[in-house]
Amino acid sequence: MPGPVSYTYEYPRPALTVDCVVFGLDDEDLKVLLIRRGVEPFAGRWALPGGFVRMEESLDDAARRELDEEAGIRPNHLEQLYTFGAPGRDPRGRVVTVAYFALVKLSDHVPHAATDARDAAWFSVWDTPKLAFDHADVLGTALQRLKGKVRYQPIGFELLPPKFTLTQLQRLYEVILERELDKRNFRKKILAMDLLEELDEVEQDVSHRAARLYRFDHKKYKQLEKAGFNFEL
Amino acid sequence: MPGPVSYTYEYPRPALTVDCVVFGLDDEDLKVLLIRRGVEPFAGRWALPGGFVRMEESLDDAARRELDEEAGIRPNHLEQLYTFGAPGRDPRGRVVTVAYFALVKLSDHVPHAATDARDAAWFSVWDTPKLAFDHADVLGTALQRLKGKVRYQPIGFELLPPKFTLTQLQRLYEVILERELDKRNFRKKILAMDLLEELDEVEQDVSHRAARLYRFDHKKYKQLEKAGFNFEL
DNA sequence: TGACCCGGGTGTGTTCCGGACACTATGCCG
DNA sequence: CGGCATAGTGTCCGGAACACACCCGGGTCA
Repeated sequence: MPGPVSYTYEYPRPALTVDCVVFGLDDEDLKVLLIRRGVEPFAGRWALPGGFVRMEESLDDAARRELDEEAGIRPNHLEQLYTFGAPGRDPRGRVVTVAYFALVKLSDHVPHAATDARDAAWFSVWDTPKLAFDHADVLGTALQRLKGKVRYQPIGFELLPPKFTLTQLQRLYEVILERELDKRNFRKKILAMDLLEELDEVEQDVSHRAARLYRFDHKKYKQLEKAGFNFEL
Repeated sequence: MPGPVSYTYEYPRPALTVDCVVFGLDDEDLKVLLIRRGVEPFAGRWALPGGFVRMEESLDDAARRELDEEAGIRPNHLEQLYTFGAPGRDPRGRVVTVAYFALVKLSDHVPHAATDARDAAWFSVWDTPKLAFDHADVLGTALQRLKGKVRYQPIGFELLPPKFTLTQLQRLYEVILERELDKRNFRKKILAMDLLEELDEVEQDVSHRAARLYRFDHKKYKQLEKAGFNFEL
């Protein structure tokens, strides 16, 4: 909490921020968390959660702190995405932002809004309002990354509840990859990896035959990974 | 060239730099460009080329400018790698660096050294001296990225002379991926993509049967890429 | 209460692709 | 003119991808 002090340097420095693209999965739709800006510039516009990096914290810590402060979110999966630094991307002057990308289980964050003064909401990634700054670019980059990464690393599970059906899992991949997958082959492949624990439970409250529930076995994955195993599709 | 002026801000700001990992391919070995530091901290140590970002230039421009200034290099392929910002990574204070990764044809930069006052040299990536700052981490990250990327995008060609033999190309992949490939399968695959132009020339000055030369067809690749084609292995 | 509707879950045949594998061709050199 | 070093080439096999067809289980509703 610096008071009316100031900081002086021999050469000019850009301001440094972090911005987070947080994805969640609502049945059938991929969502992104946006926050409505309360102050200029772009007051009233929707934007990615983010803010200034403090001098004593790492970039990852800054991203986690901002997410917690602005939306009460503590994601399991958080990774650096890309750094955006075009002069002119912020009307206040030179601001460079390190973008992060996070995956959360929507079920954990349903009553999300208004964790602090601002309002926050989930939007379909295919249908967002006009975003502040260059945040549309950031979102596009994040989508690309997600699409590329989901096939080679088991990060999709971070978007699902702990117990899920194979159909839910398949839909997740179909939504992210934007193409349909063959049910038979999808099941064969994913089960062959032996990373899913088959539970003695079925889904509830459905008006048709209930599907079996599975759980992702993180421990087993860590083991296999060390042994040189590569997750794929 | 600011004179004795100074710049004052209400909140403290990290300094922002770029650092570049430049790869080149010497017959049989993957090389990285290093520069010997002339000033503290780490005076005398080898480090990645880089420097401070200016207020009016983009991050990419900063990377290109530093490469040109410090080593006279203008790479064809340059992409952002990762941003390193751990507090304490620079003994002078908080310095955040945006790392870039570049590929050049070594043949274009053989008489590299001493383009300005400092000395620059190519080192085998498997056998570098102790590096300044956290540059060993940066190099490691760059190697991982190169390894991952070379299989899905035809960037390897940036490391070879314009005309090359299939054996050279195969060696390139073997060096980067750190494993041997089958000659027949490799040729079958790469030729099946129809991205190589077969020339009516053979290599010169070899004491055995001369191999045919090929050229990578950038135009054709752009076309196929738009049509949804995916380069792989 | 039983027919039907809706997705869940499995089997099978065909095709396609990637990996394993070894010999002949060519040109320089001594 | 024989040896050597690298260039260049085709086939076979097994597993994965794909397409199609079928039964299952439970809820709904007439």
